[in-house]
Amino acid sequence: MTSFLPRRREDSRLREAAWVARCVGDPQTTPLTEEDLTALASYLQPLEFERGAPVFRADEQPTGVWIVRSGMIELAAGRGRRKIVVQMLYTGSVDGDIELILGMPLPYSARAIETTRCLFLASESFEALMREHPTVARRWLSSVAARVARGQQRVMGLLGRSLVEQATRLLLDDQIDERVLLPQRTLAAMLGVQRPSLNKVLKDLEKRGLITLGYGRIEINDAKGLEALAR
Amino acid sequence: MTSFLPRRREDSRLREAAWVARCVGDPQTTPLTEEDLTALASYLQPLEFERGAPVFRADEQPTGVWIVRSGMIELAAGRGRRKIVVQMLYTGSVDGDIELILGMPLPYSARAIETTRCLFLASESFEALMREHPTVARRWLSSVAARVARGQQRVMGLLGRSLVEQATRLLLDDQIDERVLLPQRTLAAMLGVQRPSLNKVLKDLEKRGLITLGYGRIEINDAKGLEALAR
DNA sequence: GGAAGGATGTCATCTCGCTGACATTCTAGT
DNA sequence: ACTAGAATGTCAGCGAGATGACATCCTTCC
Repeated sequence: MTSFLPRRREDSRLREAAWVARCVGDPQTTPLTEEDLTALASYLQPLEFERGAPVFRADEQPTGVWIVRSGMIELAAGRGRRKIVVQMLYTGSVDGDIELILGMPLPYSARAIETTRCLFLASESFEALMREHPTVARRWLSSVAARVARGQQRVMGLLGRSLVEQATRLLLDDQIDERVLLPQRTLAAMLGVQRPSLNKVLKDLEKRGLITLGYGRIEINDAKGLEALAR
Repeated sequence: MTSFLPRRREDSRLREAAWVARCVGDPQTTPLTEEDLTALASYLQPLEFERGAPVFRADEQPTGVWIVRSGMIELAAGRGRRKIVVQMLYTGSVDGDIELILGMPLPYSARAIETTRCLFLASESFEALMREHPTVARRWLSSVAARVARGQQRVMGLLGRSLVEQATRLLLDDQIDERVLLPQRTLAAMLGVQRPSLNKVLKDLEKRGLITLGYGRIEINDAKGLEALAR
């Protein structure tokens, strides 16, 4: 967990802040002022996590907000066979703010599954930002709203669906550039299903030419074909 | 869909506004000013829905925000056997704001399953409120955050769990005063399972003395016993 | 009071996904 | 290059839910 931003210039911090602003909420509805950006920039703190390193543990109070700059973080609850992957964080994902706002402990653990760079907003910084910069708070609202919508989408994609439907939906939702760079074990945990069950489905999809399976990676060959299976 | 508030006094509107304020977000962290409340009061519009009446339809753009004053609303997607109940709205629930904020169509239909009174915030009113009253927007943020947390909780309660675990968790979560006033058909749709499957589980719970089944109602006799089964 | 529409209770059959186990293949790190 | 650890591929047996069907019971509304 070390600093990766050379503090050579204010400039670089501002660029990071502008990037965060693009990740949080919609620029259209609520543009941020120059002053909002500099405030955000002054609070942001770069962090780096090695592959496998824990970002935070379940049941702790969050110490701030994490924004993923690059890499991947796994949010998981439960142990061993009953482990569930609540969500994966990719570049641009934000986490920790919900629990901070609600004053509740984190309901899951987070660990980097590859080298991951984050921007970190300490809890006092986040609270100050929300208190003193209403437009930032307003903008944050749309970011959180998007997460509610995504959660509902997730529930609808899970309930009453066969494993084939669930799996294809998952591949389409978590694909980045036609690729899913996760082991089948993790994908199974995202659906709350056993690995052999998922493997059988994936093998079948591969036989139909829709995807190609690799070691810790899946290539999507026919997104439209998958879409048809996902309903 | 008619007005139920006699417009005898500003007073009554203010009371409604204060009530809404209690429903949305945490009074501790962000107290509202007198002026915020009067603005909210001036925008609120009472509506009444008869049992069975549609509140809105899926794929439409929301016309505003609904806040349930009394009664019950079912949010559902899909038809016939594949119908899924995304969520139930009870007294104090808020809906429509997420989609309004994101400018997206409603992903589910809503219908009153008993006579239901709502307070309605037309979209222009909601947007004006968010724009001109930062403390209200800040407060709304915590309300939306709570819904993210609830959604995550829901996903964790569904993934990789047996039907017994899912059902007991559902009963505990949707109980009001030790009662669940919903037909088994609806409860099954909330879990995405078939009614006979759920009935078998419920009958078993009844045999163990944990609950009592009625016509369109379930009484919880032993909440602690259920909690133990839900993990 | 009676009829219609819901809701519950139950069952036999079938399917899908779980379970545990084991072999094989790939990758990272020494 | 080699080794340990991790990931994939596969299988037989088992069990939980799905399915479709039907009888009965409760409410609501004429």
